[in-house]
Amino acid sequence: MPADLHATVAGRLRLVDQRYTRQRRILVDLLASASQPLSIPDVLALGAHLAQSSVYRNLGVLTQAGVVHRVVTTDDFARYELAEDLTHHHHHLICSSCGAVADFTASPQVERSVARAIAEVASSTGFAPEHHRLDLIGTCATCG
Amino acid sequence: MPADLHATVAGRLRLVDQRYTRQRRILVDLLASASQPLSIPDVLALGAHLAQSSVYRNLGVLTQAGVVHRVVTTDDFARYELAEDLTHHHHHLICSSCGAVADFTASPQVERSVARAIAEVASSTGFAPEHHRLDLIGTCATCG
DNA sequence: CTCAGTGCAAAGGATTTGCATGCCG
DNA sequence: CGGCATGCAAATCCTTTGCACTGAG
Repeated sequence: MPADLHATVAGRLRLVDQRYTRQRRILVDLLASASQPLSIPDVLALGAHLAQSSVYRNLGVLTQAGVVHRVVTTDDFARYELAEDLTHHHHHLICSSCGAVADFTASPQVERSVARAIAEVASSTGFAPEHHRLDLIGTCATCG
Repeated sequence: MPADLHATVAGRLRLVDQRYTRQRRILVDLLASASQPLSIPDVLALGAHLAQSSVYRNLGVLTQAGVVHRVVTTDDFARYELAEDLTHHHHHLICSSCGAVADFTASPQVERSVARAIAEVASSTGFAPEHHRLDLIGTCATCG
């Protein structure tokens, strides 16, 4: 993670007229140090003594600011991770059994060919792509 | 859709000890004739006079039987489509504004290179992939 | 001082479940 | 006929919201 992560985050929050408060800083730190997207229960269990509603609210604010990305898996919990442009482009291994998520990166060839496909679709439909998700659904080592 | 769609579905239901009832048949027909994944409100609005809870239950049964696939988008509604092996492999354009989903197919090169990437990941981690999803998130023609 | 941020508790809403009835197999 | 599927209504549970309080600027 970049050393100026907090500065970048602060800047993006300013763009949407939001402050970079202590709790939001904590959330960013938590997500930055996590090796996988975190659910709200995860965040609460990490023991920073945060109110559940505030976590929801602040992750919402951070999402709107483009700092955080909401990841939907197969279970009932939404998960959150830092936006890719604050970390690096990656994809997810989603366990269909327990809903856990792990990160992985694809080879440059894959990314290139995906990028090409996206360009094709964009030009042939009225759809304006913002980003893509290439996720593998399967069984994780633990559940397998 | 194949002429023996219902026979295939019936077979898969039998495998999990479930009957192919009238309502389940209706649901399969609805999904087969839809050009996009349907949410429960969509299904109910299609006017087959089905009870909401039964639709949830039956789509759950069909999902477990591997007949139907649950698609998660950006809004609060889950959507359902026939499993890919009953139709054809495809991907989704998901509108981040309204949550609507449209289908698209990628070129063979893209699929090949994705398949290669999947094989790599599978061998280098303990993850057993079942399928993948390559979705584009963006703004649809209507919302744009 | 002011106003956004916070925490608590209550509300919201998609989804699930209990139970009595009806119908398929 | 028996048991699963169905429908209705009530319960669940993740998430959102109302409101009063606190703290930063």
